[in-house]
Amino acid sequence: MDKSERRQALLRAARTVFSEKGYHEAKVDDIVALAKVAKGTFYLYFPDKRSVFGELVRGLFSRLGGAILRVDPSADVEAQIKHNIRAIVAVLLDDPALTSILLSHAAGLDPAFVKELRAFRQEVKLLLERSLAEGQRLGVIEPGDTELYATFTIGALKEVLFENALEDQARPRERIVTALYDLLRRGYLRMDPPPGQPARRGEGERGAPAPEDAAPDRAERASPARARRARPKGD
Amino acid sequence: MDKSERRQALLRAARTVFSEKGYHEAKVDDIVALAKVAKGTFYLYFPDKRSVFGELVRGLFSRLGGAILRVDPSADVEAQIKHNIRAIVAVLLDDPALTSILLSHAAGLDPAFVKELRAFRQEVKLLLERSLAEGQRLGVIEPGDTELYATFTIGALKEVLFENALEDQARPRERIVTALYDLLRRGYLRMDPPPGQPARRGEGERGAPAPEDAAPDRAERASPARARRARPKGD
Amino acid sequence: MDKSERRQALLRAARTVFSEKGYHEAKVDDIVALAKVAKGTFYLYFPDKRSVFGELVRGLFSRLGGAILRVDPSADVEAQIKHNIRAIVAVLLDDPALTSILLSHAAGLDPAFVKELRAFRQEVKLLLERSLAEGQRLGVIEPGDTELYATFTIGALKEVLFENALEDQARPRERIVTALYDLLRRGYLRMDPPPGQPARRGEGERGAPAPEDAAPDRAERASPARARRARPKGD
Amino acid sequence: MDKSERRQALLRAARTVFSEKGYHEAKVDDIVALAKVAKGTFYLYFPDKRSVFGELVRGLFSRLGGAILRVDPSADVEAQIKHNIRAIVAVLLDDPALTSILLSHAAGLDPAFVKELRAFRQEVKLLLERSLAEGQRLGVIEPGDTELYATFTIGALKEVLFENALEDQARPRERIVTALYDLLRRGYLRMDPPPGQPARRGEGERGAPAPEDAAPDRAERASPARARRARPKGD
DNA sequence: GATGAATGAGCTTTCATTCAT
DNA sequence: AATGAATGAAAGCTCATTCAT
Repeated sequence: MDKSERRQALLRAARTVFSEKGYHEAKVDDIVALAKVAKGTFYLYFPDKRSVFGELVRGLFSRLGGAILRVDPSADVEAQIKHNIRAIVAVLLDDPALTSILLSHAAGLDPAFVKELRAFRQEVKLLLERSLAEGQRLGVIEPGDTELYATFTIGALKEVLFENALEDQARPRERIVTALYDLLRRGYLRMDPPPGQPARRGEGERGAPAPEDAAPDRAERASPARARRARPKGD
Repeated sequence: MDKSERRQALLRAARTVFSEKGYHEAKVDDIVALAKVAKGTFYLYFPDKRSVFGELVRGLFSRLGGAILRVDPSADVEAQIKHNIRAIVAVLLDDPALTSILLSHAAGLDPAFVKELRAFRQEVKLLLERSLAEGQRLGVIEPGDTELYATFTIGALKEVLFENALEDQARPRERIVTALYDLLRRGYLRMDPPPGQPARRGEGERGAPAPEDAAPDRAERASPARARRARPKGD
Repeated sequence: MDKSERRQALLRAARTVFSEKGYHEAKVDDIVALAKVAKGTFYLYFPDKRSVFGELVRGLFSRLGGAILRVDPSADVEAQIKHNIRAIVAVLLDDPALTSILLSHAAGLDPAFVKELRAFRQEVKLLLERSLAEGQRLGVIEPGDTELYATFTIGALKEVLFENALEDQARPRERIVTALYDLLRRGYLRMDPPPGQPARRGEGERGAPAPEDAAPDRAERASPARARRARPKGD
Repeated sequence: MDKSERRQALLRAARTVFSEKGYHEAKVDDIVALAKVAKGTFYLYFPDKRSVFGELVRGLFSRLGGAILRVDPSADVEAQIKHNIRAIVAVLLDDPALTSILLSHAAGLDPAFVKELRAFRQEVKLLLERSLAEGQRLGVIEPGDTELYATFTIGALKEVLFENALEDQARPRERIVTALYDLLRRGYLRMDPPPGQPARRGEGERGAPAPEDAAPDRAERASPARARRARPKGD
């Protein structure tokens, strides 16, 4: 096994262990055990535990950066946007292990690394923000706070990917792409027609709102605590 | 100082320390130092470190649960939805410290606790999902995958709150509420009229779409590295 | 056992272990084992291994500083000088363990500590140097390079103490004091009378130099290697 | 490069590294890096790290042994003694690096090696002691404890060489030789004439002893701390 | 109840040495 | 002979938890 292979083996092992246990619970011993090398070997390839983690994250970052294409407004915008969503989804879903680390386990590290993570987040956001702003100039994006739009979009994406990384059964990717696109395209609330948009009400399948089957306890507390009690506790 | 006061003092101290350092860097020593009690005392009130954290999180949860009202479709739905968004935002922004731990630092804990966190997430999501499904029956929610809608919404909310917790300058809450509402209400993409909706193009403030001034480098790679260089923010 | 007692116990244990093994071979495990406390306890009393060592050395230093009296030339100088030699000898011989560490094992430590050690050496030397210079003014010290005299004196003292620390059988202290005093007082070479001093030759016990019993191989190599071969190797 | 050349290169590299870092901080990696050979090669020429160090020390020893000439009492004794002092000084000052390791860094080694070092010291001392005893028979050495004289002499020499190795500016060798010779020849204390020796007082350059200008604080503690404050040398 | 000294398992990292190539 | 990747024992230090006072 040559040097680079061994490095890859360690990287793979680290990815697995990190994603299973999170950064802090992942011990160097676990990694080397999985990679079937001696402990010292680990330190031949990486200066310390933190740096393997960093390398994994940076790899994911660059794959993301490589996947996203700048939208060309002269061409089919919808297709391009969907492509981007699809690409991001693909990168992250292809590495659910790392994704879940990235999204949830990346804390408590040393400030330098946290700074790096934050910088990446800001970068991605800025990229999206600028695209949205350009889209506004081109009239394909609703006027409004592009920064918030960017944040929302990223959050929605992160959440769905995080869920997928966490759960065993994966959602069909295309459904994620479509649903997210739809959200961005037209939202989902349809209480009444937005100005300039005809009412969608009464368009067919849905009946009038039926006040009478509304919960009698309007303004009822939706208690998570209660819900929790209902679920079987064991496990 | 009576029992409950001391307990509160410890909880407060823990919250502060956790939020400043994250779960792993927060030492029991830090907490008792801030609460000005002896180390042993800590274990008189809490079985272990994890459990204080758990209690703090559960407190936040129940405040969230208490803040959310079930939407009554017979009344002003928009107001109610906005109210809910506003309430959630308020609870989380009132405790940015805990929020940021909750959203990002809660990794590497033992599986039991992680499970608990996940259970809570699912609960919240289920609540939202059911509301959306009910909304669909009532015709106020677009047909579609309510689970994905719920996920997206939660993600968007989390992200914006997380950002706020992280950054020093807070965004005006009402703007968050409005922008999120708008997203849910109509999305932000307006490439072309959705079926049944008139085109919003050329409706006023936005200039004509200029397909011909599209970037020549269509499908250009959007390099995060490049973006980094572009940002002036020294850090 | 109260705090200060435990601290003393650790200090004592450390002194023993350091002197038996030298700084590097002395393991914290050895120290705590000897002191019969848990490893963590060590770190309750000292921030790290280096600092115990530092404390031991500093203690010795201050005992030395406290023992040396400034010589008053108007009183019995010989007695005072002998007193000082005696005092230094006493301090160091009372702690042979530490003395041997101090004189031989104090290397390879971090630069800060090495600097401290060196500063102490210079201090002691400066003190002696100044005394010698004052002595020269008063006519009780031979003219000459006081710095070198100071160095020689310190070296002679160190060596004899080091030897004593190393070997099991101790030399009688008073003999050390007297012999060193004699060295400083009149040297030991008596080849021919120094100018202004009558010859000591022919004063009685010693006969004329007998050139014929000189080694025929003048300029013979005094080979340590040969001598080494002669000694039994085992142990 | 043939075997012996490579061996020499390793020895040279080791000497440099040892003297720069001391035994413990000198890593085999440093040595092979400096010698530009692979790590495994080191072990082709030396069984272990300690043995290179031992070889260096032994080399110094044999150079010392080779430099010292047995004193022939029928010839010019002063010249011969000065020659020996000069030779020792020369050998050690020519290799200040190794000298300083030898004198201060040689701690924490394994017992076997420490024993070897000690044996060498004893050998050298024995050699000197015998010379002194012979000198006493010949009437050129003051009667007295030759073992102590030997120890003092070695100590004085070591100290001055050690200082020279440590400090950047070297003392002129001839001054060291002369001053040490003078010490051995007549000491430096001249409080009052030794029996059989006329007073050296008032013989010239020095003023009369002024007992009345003695410090009023006789027997004042000579505080190192105070001395420290007095020294201007910032560090 | 309150204290805080004591505990010790467990962690990351180092580096002299080995050995397959 | 030469290489340098691999090894793994061992070290210093941390900190959640315990328990005698």
